[in-house]
Amino acid sequence: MPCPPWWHGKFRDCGCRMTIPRQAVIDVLTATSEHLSAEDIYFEVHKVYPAIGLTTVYRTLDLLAQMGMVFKFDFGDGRSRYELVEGTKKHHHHLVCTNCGRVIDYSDFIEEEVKLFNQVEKALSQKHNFEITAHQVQFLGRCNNCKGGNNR
Amino acid sequence: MPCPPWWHGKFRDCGCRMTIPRQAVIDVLTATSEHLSAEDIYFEVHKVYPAIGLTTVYRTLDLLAQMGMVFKFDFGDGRSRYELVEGTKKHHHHLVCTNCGRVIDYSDFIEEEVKLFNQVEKALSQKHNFEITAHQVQFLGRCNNCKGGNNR
DNA sequence: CTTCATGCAAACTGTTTGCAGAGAC
DNA sequence: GTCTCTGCAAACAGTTTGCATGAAG
Repeated sequence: MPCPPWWHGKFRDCGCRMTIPRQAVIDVLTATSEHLSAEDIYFEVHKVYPAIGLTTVYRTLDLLAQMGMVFKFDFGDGRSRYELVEGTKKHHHHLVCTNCGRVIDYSDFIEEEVKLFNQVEKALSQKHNFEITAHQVQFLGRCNNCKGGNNR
Repeated sequence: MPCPPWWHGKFRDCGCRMTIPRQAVIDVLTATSEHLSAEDIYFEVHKVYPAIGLTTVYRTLDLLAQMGMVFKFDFGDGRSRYELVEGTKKHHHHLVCTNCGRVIDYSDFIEEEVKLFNQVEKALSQKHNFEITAHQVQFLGRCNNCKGGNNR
């Protein structure tokens, strides 16, 4: 599944070129429903194009984030995670286990949450003269495996 | 302003000792309304107790986070920020400028947000058998200084 | 044929760890 | 006196940067 042609235009619009490495990264992001780290993505890309380096993956992810095409998350384990904005999964928020690092996506209540956020966004952007482009919500705690005592 | 005596008990309850370095870190966190990094805290602590090392600051912050006494945030600039849970500031969420890294606290709408989150927390913790201890909300975008074009 | 993108290696930076000595209780 | 905490130096891991080569348009 090659990445859709409209990406080509997206890149051109910001003076960037469409290249094999960039396509490869987009393909990997499109194909997954996980929260991949840069290294995860590098690993996948590497299977198909062994010549592509980790540095390029980082640069591509950075570019995509700048373009607003990917979200960059931090779940507290010391590495960033990336997720396509217009991915296959519907909009969701995260439950993060602070003990084992497991991340669960949830979409329940998303409508209520987003509805409230739209109001809040509008008010805050006026009050602080701030241009809001995204929000991040995560609940922290302990997953079913980690609830029973065993610390760290 | 020395740190309140009840901290002593908090530490004892988890088999930990109250020490000068720990007091110093708590004092700094208590005295500020900023989102300090480990290095910021080290710097402040160092003014009063030059012998205390950065390592100890990290270890203390980690301990306090484990104890649930401080929040640990990541605003995307590659360093963690720490904030007392029971600080002088009322509960708030964050607006983060993705261009310059500025962070604005807001408390407007907090009540509505928290009210909704309480419902969501209850439902999610049942559904996923997850023990939720905290939530993090941040709006991302561009602050008034960064809105006008000038990228990065 | 100009300009942007890439790969490699090396540098950086925030954070963690091992260990012997010091301190809390 | 025991057991935890501390400081130092060194290790670590993820990410970024400099630079010469290669590819896109």
